[in-house]
Amino acid sequence: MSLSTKYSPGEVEQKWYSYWMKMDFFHAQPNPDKEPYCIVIPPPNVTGVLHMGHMLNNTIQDILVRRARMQGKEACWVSGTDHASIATEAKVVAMLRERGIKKSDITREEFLKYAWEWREKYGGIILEQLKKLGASCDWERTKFTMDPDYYEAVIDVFIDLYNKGKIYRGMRMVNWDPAGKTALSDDEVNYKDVQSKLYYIQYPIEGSTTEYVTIATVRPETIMADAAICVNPNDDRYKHLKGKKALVPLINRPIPIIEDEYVTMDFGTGCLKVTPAHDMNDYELGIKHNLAVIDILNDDGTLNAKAQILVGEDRFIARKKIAKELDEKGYLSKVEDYKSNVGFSERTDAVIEPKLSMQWFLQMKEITAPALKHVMNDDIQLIPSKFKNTYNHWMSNVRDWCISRQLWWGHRIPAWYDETGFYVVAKTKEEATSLYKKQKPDAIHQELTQDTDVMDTWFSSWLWPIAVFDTSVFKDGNSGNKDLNYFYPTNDLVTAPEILFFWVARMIIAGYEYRGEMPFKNVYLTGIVRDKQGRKMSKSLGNSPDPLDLISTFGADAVRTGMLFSSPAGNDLLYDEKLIEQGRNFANKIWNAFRLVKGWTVVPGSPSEESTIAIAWFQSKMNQSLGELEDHFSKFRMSDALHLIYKLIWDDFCSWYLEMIKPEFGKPIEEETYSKTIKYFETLLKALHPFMPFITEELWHELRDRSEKDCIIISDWPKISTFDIEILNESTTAFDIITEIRNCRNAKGISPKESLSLFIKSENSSLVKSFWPIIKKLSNLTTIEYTEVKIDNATTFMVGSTEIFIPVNKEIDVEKERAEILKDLEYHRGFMTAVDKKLSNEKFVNSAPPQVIDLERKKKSDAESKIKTLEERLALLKI
RNA sequence: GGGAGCUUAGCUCAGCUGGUUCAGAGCAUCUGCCUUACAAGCAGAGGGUCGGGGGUUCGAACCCCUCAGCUCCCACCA
Repeated sequence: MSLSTKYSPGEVEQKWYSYWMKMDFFHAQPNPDKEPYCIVIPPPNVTGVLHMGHMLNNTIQDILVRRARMQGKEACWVSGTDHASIATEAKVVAMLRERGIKKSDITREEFLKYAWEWREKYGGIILEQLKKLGASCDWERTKFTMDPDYYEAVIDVFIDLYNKGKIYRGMRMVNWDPAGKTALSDDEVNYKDVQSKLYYIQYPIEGSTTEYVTIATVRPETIMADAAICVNPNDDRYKHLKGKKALVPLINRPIPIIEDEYVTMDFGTGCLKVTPAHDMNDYELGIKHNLAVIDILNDDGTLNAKAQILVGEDRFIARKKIAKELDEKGYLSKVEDYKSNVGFSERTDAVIEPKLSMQWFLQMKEITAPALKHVMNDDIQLIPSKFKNTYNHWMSNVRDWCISRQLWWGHRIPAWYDETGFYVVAKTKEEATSLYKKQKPDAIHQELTQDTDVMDTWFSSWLWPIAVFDTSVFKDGNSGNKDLNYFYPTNDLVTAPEILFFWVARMIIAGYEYRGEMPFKNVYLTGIVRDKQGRKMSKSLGNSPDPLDLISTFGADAVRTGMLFSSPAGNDLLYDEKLIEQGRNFANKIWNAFRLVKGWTVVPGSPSEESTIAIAWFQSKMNQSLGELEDHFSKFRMSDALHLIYKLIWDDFCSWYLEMIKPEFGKPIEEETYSKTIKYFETLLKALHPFMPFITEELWHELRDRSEKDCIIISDWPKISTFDIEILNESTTAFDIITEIRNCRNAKGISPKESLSLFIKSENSSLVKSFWPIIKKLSNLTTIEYTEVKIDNATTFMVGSTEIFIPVNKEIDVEKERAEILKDLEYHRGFMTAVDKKLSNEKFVNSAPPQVIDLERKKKSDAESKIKTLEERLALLKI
C-alpha cells in the first residue's frame, strides 16, 4: 500500500468541486415530484473579501443545503452580492483619491462609471472564495442588488409605497455624517463613551450689568445657534428670570428664558441652553415653544455664516477656540471633566451631527404589524428563541425609516422636481413629465430634475428572498413566476444577529407586504467570530486570519469542521487555530481508517465469531447515533451534530469496531465482514458529507467502483432504523472490562503483547458472555473463566458488583492495594448512608415515582454487595 | 435609565421536562507506548462546593428570591 499516511486535501478539493460543477449538481429548478428546500444567501458586499464570519455563516448554510439535497429535496441555495451603497462608495472614493481624483470634481455619471468598473473588477472575488470553501450554491442564479431588473424592482417598490401613502418626505432631525456627507439611520450610529468636558458658561441677562445665568454644555461651539435658555418651572432659583432675556456671549444676541419640566433641576446648573438645530431633544423643545431654528453648520461640519464668528472652522477646532475666547472674556466660569455618550458613524467613524434636513421616510407603524405578529407566534422561528424578546422590543417601538442617503452609488430616488420644489414620483423622466403635466396643467413647461439621493441599502436587500426569483412581481402583483411560487417561502435563513433588524425584520416586512407570506420559516442566528481574547475580529486589529490561507494549509473540510466544533446558535465563537487542527486531524483519521480497510485482502466466507458480534453491535450503535443526529439537526444544533458524528467515527468505528474486526497482520478478511464494513463506512461518510464534503466524496469513490453520476453529494441520506438496546448495554460493560484490563497493564507495566488470563468471580451471572470473544481479542487474553474463589497473586477490579481477577507474575504491592480498597470502601459506605437516608425518608418513599425508588433500592443492594466484596478483600490482604 | 443573556474542570462550552445519560465533552496537563491504518497517532490517568447566600421540594447545576461579576441590545440628561 503506497498511500501516504497523511491526507492531502488540496488536489482532492479542486477535483471534486469542478466535477460537481460539471455535473450541475448545485442547480435546482421547480420539480413537482420533489419537496423544495431553499436558502437565500445573505449577500456579501460586492467589493468585500471573505472573512471568518462569512466562513462560519456559509459553512452552516452549506451543511443545511447539502443535507436537504441528500434527503431528496430540490435544494436551492441562491447566491449573490449586495451593492452596499455607502461601504462601496467609500471604497470607490478612496480609490479615486489615490488616483488623485476628487469626488467633488467629477460628475455623477463619471463617478458611477468608476464604481461600475470597480465592481466589474472586484465584484466576483468573494463568490469565487466561497467556492474554495465548498459552498454548493446554485451559481446560475447569482443575483446582484443593482442588476438592471433588480434596480427596477426597487424603484417599483418605492413608487408603490409612495402611491400607497406610506412614503413621505419631511424635515427631520437626522443623524448626519459630516465625513460621508450623508444621513444615517439610527441603526448605523454607534454610541461610545467619550471623555469630554462640561463647560459652564455665563449668559448675561439683558438690561443688567451684573446678573447672568450659567448653563453647562459639552458643545460650546453651538452657542451661536441657541434659541432660548430653559429652566424648570419648579426651580425656585430661577423664578425671578421669568420673562427676561439672556444674551448669547460673544455675539450678544438676545434669547428668551423659557420654562419646561423637561429640564432636570439637579443636573449641571439646572439651566439648559436650547439649540434646536443641533440637538434632537432641543429640536422637540423648540417645536413646543415655537423657537427659531438657527443652523450654524455646513454639511461637512464646519461653521457657516449664521454662526457670525469662526466661520469656516471645523466644529471641533471651533470648540477649542471658542472655549478659549469665552475664558478670556470672562464668560467661562468653570470646566469639568465629563464622560458623555457620543454617536459615531458606523461607516466613517465620524462623530454624528444631529442635523435638520429634508429626507424620505417610510411609515413603519402599519407595515410592520404582520412582521411582529408572525415572529411572536412562531410562524417564523428565531433560533435561538431568546432573540424573540429583542425583536419584539424593537418592532414595538419602531420609528419611521429614513430611506434616503446622500450618495451616488445605489438606487436613485424616483422623484422629479420643478424649479419651485414641487415634485412627482415616477419611474422615468417621461412618465414624470406627463404626470407633472396632469397635476400642473397651468405650469409653463419646466425641465424636471431627479432627486439626487439614493436609497438606503436595506431598502433593496429587504426584497432579496423575492427578487432573486422574480423582480417583476412588485409591479404586476403575482406574476405566476414558477421559481418564485415553488421556492418561496424559503426554508432557512442563516445570518448574524447584528443585522436582525437591519435586514431580517425588513425582509419579513416586505415578504408580508408583497407576497402576503413569510419569506422564510427559520432564522438561524450565528454568533460573532472572536479571537481567543474575546475581541471581535477586525482588519484594524489584525487579529483575523486569512480564510484562504487556512483553507490551503489545512483544507476546506478542516476549516469547516473547525468553525463548527464550537459554535452553538447565537453564541459567539472564540476562534482558535487548534480547532482547525482538530478538523484536519479528523480528516486524517478518516483517511487512515480508509487505508486500513483498503489494505485488506478479501476471501470468501462468513464473519468470525468476533466480527459477528462487532457487526451486530455497530449496526445498533450507528442506528442509535443516527437517530440522535436527526434530533440535533431538527433543533439546529449543528455543533452537537458534528460532535456526535465525530465520536461515532473516531471512537466507535475506528477505536472499537475496526479493532474488533481487524484480522491479524497479513491475514485476509472474510468477504461478508468486509462488505458490511464498507457499507458502514459509506453510511458514516454520508452522514458526515454535509460537514466535510470533499474527503467524503473522495473516499466514496475510493471505496467502490462507481458510475459517473454516483456521487455522495446526491446519494440518499442515511435512514434511521431500530437498534437493540440490550447489545448496547452489554457493550458498555464489556468496554469497561477491557478498559480495566488495559488499565491494569498500564499500572503494572505489562506489555499489551503479553497475553493474560481472566477470572470472573461470579456464581450467578453470565456477565456479558456474548462479548467474551471481543474482550479476549481487544485485551489479549488467552482465556476467560469463572472462579468460585479468590485467585492468589492476581490483580483485581470490579465491574458492578462482580469481582474480576487477572493473575500476574509480578509482586502485588499489598500496602498500595490496601489503601485503594480503603478509599473505595469509604466512598461506598458514604454513598450507602446517603441512599439509606433517602429510603428511610417516608416522604420520599411516598411521593417519588416508583421507578426512582426502585432505582434507589438497586443502588443500595449494589452498594451493599460491593462493600461486602471489598471487606472480604481487605480481610484477605491482612493475612 | 429599560430589556435580554451569561457565570459548570486550567481553557472553550454541553447538560433540552427537577430524579441513571448527572456532574459531561473537546482542548490543555500527566503517565506509558514509534504495538504493521493513523505520533496529525494509540492505551490510560488526574482534575469540580455547578459564581456567593437564602428559599421551594422527598429530591435542585436545573424552579423562586437575593447579592456579586461579565456580555449584548435598546434609549440618550445638556
